[in-house]
Amino acid sequence: MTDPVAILLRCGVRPTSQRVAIADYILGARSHPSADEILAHVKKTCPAISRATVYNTLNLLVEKGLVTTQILREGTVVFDPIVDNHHHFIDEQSGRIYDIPWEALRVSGTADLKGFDVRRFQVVLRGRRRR
Amino acid sequence: MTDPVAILLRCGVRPTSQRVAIADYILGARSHPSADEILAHVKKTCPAISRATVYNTLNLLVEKGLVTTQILREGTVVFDPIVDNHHHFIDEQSGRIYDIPWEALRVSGTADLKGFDVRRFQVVLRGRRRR
DNA sequence: TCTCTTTTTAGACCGTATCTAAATTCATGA
DNA sequence: TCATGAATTTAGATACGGTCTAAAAAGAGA
Ligand SMILES: [Mn+2]
Ligand SMILES: [Mn+2]
Ligand SMILES: [Zn+2]
Ligand SMILES: [Zn+2]
Repeated sequence: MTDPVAILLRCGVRPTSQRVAIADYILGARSHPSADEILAHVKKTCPAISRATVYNTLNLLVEKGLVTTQILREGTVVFDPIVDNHHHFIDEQSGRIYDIPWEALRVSGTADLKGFDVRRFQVVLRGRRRR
Repeated sequence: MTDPVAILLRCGVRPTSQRVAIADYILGARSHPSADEILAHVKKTCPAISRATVYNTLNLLVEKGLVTTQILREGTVVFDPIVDNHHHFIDEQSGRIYDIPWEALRVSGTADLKGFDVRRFQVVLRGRRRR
């Protein structure tokens, strides 16, 4: 089920045209966009939309567990439709953020840290994307 | 050699009173402070110091390789006197950031990622600090 | 259709970070 | 010692991300 209207309804969120436009974009996005990037994109199909609605809706989608926020860029949060554990690679040249599947890396030792109750973790990698 | 004046001189940076106060604080800090937290602290001994000087000096220290910036908190960069590879644990309750030694964890698979030239990485862990 | 609730909106507001231009400090050498 | 110019500091302006407010608009239910 990938229809944004159905997804919103299933979460008990009224599928207004603004929310549908935002959900339609972010739920399929692979680019880890910021709120302002989402606003710019959604304005193409919904020109009167306001910044407040974009922030309100994104925060609502986070609350409903449909997207996550990630702290990977300086100065702004980015939104991620992948809610399950995964890692991130940041291209230092372009700033683009790529998803790395959870199974692609193995991390050991997190359970042995004395004094730290680790609930979740991710590896943040930086370098250069090879074409 | 842990004298901030000597450290600044060795890097070719004129050790003004403002810079010494900032370097003295951040080079020994274990708390991953933001620029404004550093400003607040340094104002105690250097009350006339300006925000611009704190930012200028911190950026200079980063340029000289004496401290690093880390993107771990929403809305602000934090500064870290540990310039070598290490990991970070974030207490979700308090927001405090703890250093995890590089040797405490083992990460495998980073060299096998097709299409990604990994130059460096760190594990970002979240959970609850056990006293 | 009427009414009440939910949603959207513009713009104010706040925090972080940078920039600008003037003032100050400092090194240097006459 | 003093004059000069370069480096540094400063207050305040500017820019941008994000939240809040209060009023307008839209929608659901009677
Ligand atoms: Mn803005
Ligand atoms: Mn900002
Ligand atoms: Zn992701
Ligand atoms: Zn650290």
